[in-house]
Amino acid sequence: MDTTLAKGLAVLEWLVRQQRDCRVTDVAVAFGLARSNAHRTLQTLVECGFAVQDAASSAYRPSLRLFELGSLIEAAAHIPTLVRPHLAALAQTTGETIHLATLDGAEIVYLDKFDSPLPVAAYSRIGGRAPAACVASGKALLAASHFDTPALRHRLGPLLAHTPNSITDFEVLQAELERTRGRGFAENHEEWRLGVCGLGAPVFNARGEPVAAVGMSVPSIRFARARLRTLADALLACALAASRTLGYPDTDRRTLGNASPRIPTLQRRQT
Amino acid sequence: MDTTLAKGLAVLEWLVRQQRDCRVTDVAVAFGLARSNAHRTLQTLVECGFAVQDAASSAYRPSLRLFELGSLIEAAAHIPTLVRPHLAALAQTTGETIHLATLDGAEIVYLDKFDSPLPVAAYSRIGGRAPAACVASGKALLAASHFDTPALRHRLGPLLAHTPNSITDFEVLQAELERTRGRGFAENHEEWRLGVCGLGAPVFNARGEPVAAVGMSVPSIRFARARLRTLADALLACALAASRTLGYPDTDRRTLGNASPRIPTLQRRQT
DNA sequence: AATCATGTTCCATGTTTCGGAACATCTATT
DNA sequence: AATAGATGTTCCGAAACATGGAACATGATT
Repeated sequence: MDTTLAKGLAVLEWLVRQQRDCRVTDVAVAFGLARSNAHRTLQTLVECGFAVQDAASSAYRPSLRLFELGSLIEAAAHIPTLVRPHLAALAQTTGETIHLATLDGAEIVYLDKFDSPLPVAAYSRIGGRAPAACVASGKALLAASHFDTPALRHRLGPLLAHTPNSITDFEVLQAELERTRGRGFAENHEEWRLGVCGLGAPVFNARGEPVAAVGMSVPSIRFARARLRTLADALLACALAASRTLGYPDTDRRTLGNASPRIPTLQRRQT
Repeated sequence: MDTTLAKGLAVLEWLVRQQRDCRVTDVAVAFGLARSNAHRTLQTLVECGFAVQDAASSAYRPSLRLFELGSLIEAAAHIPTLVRPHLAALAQTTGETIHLATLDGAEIVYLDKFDSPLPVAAYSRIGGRAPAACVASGKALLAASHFDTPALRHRLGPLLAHTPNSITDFEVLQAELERTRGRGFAENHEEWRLGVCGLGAPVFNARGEPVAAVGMSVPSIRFARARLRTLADALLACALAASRTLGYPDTDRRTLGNASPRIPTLQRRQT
């Protein structure tokens, strides 16, 4: 393990998360490094273009290079651009908060978002994360990925309760994923944040791999059973339209069939 | 300079730009490293969460961590979310391609974009770059930043010609920036891409600092002088509305006055 | 079955990083 | 204005760490 590289990456990430200009001493204290060491590390980040130093205060902040590279990550770059119009349409017709998410280990990462004009208790931001097992878009992705039992167990690790409604039993979660596959979309009943429910449906690419999920966050008050069916239909239509934009074969069947996965090897792929 | 850190950052960036899974040997060849060295570097990136290794092929690809960090960069994260509705409105009313950009050294970086429904020769993507002196949004930012002559010269370096229309003389550029400050918006007459013109206007934050620019890319064919005034007015209205969203004081004056800058120290700040 | 290409591990070598100290520069306080 | 304290930057000997070759493991190709 290249400790110098690890240290530099840690400093860079810390710098980003500080959300303010940081000085040599700040870094030295935060990481228990000698000032000279912190100084050289920061200078290297500057020389490599990952940070800039303010001429006046000599303080450091991350450059836009990280944003630039982050935009180049395929999954994060191309998919949102293509899917965005569909999200906008769904946000328009439902009036609810819509987001696009992808799976990263045991978590989902929000790639794009349309806020509801109505007040929402839900808090999510582009680039933000949530436990996949606790939110609808995460469950949709887990279901569509057809992980086998040991792979799923290893990926998720222990199931932590974030609200009283969170699923903490692995078998219960598996049954829930099975039900999700059956109906084509996932539900979340205040399992991540109290007062916030949600629906989620997977988006497939041209190879039939689930690459993202469309999610809808709805305050419990507006999540009546009568309305659920309407919202779910709109969501499924959106997810299917998005999948077709990505080259997914045009069929009349549900986006999430209970047939065998199109790409069996998908189970082994890491995200 | 921490060479190990520089090497790791270079490998990480290279990995992102490859847009495909890369193997140890690929990296070793590309950087002239020993296979063992490339292997250890990649393993470190994996351990730090910046890359993932495909279990089946043992190939490496960047993780979403970079996207996550990129999203946290303040300028790139909060501003687009707040400004997007205004961009959408402008795209709607004009039917042209609208983008949001910010200054990064001698270049601008595209933070957000709305594509025109009409065919456009312009090519830009979120996270992409263009020379600030050759595009309207860049000139708007340079003008609004009130750099003094040596600072501007140092920032831009030699002015390269990307088309026959590009400004390559520093004094000519300064005069152009002065004219930009006078009328409140910048113009681009095929100075970056032939066939593509543009308009740009700065967006200010609550402290009166120019933090971004709204740009409009218009094919030369649709860039008639009669229409220019209409487009510019819509652009200025959009930029002002966006600035107010960011807390810019509400005034009737032009967003780009010829008065002294609100924040004189701004001239020394680097982006 | 044999050969080649590639991923991974191991280790002696020497290059590079480390951190203390000295110096420079800026800020705050009297 | 002078002084003390804090912080940024440079320098250098000591020691830790990265380096690349070699060996081994694994999988693909002929």
